[in-house]
Amino acid sequence: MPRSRASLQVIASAPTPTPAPLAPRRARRAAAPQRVTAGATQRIAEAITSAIVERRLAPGTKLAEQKIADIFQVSRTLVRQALNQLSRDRLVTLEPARGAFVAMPSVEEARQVFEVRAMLEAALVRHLAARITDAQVAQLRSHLRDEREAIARTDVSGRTRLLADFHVVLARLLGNEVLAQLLADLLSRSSLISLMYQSAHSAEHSQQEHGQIVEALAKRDARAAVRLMAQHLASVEQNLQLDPHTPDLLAALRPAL
Amino acid sequence: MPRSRASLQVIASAPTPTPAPLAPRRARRAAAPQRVTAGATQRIAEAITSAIVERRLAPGTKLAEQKIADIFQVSRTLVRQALNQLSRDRLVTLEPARGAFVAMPSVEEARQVFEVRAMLEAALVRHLAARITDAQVAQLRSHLRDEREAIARTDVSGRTRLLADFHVVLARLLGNEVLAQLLADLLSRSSLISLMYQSAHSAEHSQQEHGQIVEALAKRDARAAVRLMAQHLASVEQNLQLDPHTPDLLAALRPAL
DNA sequence: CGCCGGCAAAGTGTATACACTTTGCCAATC
DNA sequence: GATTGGCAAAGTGTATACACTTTGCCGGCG
Repeated sequence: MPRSRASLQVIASAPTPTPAPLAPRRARRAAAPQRVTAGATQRIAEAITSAIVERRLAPGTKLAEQKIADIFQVSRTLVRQALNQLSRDRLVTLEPARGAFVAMPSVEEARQVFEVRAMLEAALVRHLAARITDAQVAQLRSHLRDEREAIARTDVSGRTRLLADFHVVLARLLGNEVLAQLLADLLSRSSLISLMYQSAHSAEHSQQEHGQIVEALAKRDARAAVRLMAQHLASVEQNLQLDPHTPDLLAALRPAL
Repeated sequence: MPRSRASLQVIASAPTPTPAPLAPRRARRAAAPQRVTAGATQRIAEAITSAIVERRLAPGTKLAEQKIADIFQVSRTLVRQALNQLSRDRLVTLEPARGAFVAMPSVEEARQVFEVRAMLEAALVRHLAARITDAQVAQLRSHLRDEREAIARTDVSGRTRLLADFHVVLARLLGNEVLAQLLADLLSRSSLISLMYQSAHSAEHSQQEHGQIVEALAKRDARAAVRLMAQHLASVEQNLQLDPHTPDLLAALRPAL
């Protein structure tokens, strides 16, 4: 078989600081990459994702294709591709012939996402406690340091990202990219959820729980790590305002019918 | 509720003699209802999925957009959308400016997929053992019966589908649609993997292991159910011919350099 | 006065056009 | 005779055109 591909590289983290291959028109025979080509769709998807996670776009907001296309100075084609991708990540909802909207995850969906995360992440730390190396523990401690610094300088979007990344970093340490990507998806959904239901969970609290998990891992104490992770996730979930919001409208109107 | 994804459930759909389910779509003033509108992309994605899972398309096969478009009598636009979806499911890989190919999961990816499945499904049966109702046990037994019948009448594609669906049915019983869809994705990847690495695992063997898991669930024996599920997945994985295939080309050529 | 029916603007769904890349092939060259 | 350079066919990447749906609005009709 002629060409063997690298199994699956990191699609997630490609910040693309300089988006400008933007090559000279025809380099005669050199490998001149087409204008920007690869990643134009990606760039749009990431911009929208950032806007959603950093709550510059509220849940339910309509995402009209032409408007977005004008903003990015591309055609609707690329915007549609980006919106399709985001809909598969459940960050936007596509309503046939009506358009794309920033997703509004239901209370039930929130519950399910956290349940799956609990399943996966409990198993994750259990496996990790058995295999983790000292160098990896040091890597985690370094990440914890970054978290604390972002909190200290009240860098809201940075700290949100780092607190979520902690869980992906754990997955990467297991050497399982499939798991890491699954978890990354669940975490972006979790971000939207905690944004929608006004999480009362403080960043400091999360950070401390992360620290406890790392300490348990450093001692190779699998049981403690699993317990602490379960508590952490339960704590995050229970600090969501899941009750008062969504269902009340439906419930309140039902007696009137 | 989010719309359902193209995992591997509708394998039944074949040549589609009549292209249109064509629902009675709000005939307010619509004289000529548009083609089929919703689901054209979906139809193509499902057809390709079926073709891959039923091994009518071998891993590595090029999927040229125009050829597929001709077959389905649509434009490349819809085919591209379908291929994009499938690439997110990891059933096809997209190589920039070169086209789409049926995925060839690496040995490492196979290992990772099974590791994640083991994590998820162990937790799944543990939770399920605590909550399952008698009616649900009956539902599982009914599914087992279907499996046996498909095996008995040597219905290869039906039995493949049913053996995979067993795991999705378990997830649905938990009432967690997020989990069910995650698992459905992992199962379609597993199908491609076991197809690529010539699984020696017999359908009968899998079926019997399913039966044992259901019996453990019926007794609400969580520990037994977890152990049996872990054994089942390990058994499936170990019957793959993971060693002799992929790495040998690379390894064989290395000494020559 | 309110409701039904139908325009018109806005927006999505699909097809098509066109630019650029890849790739195989053939001729000219050494 | 093998290799290099350069077409030409095939195919992907993006933009644009057009058809149809949705939706708000206005006037006729009860």
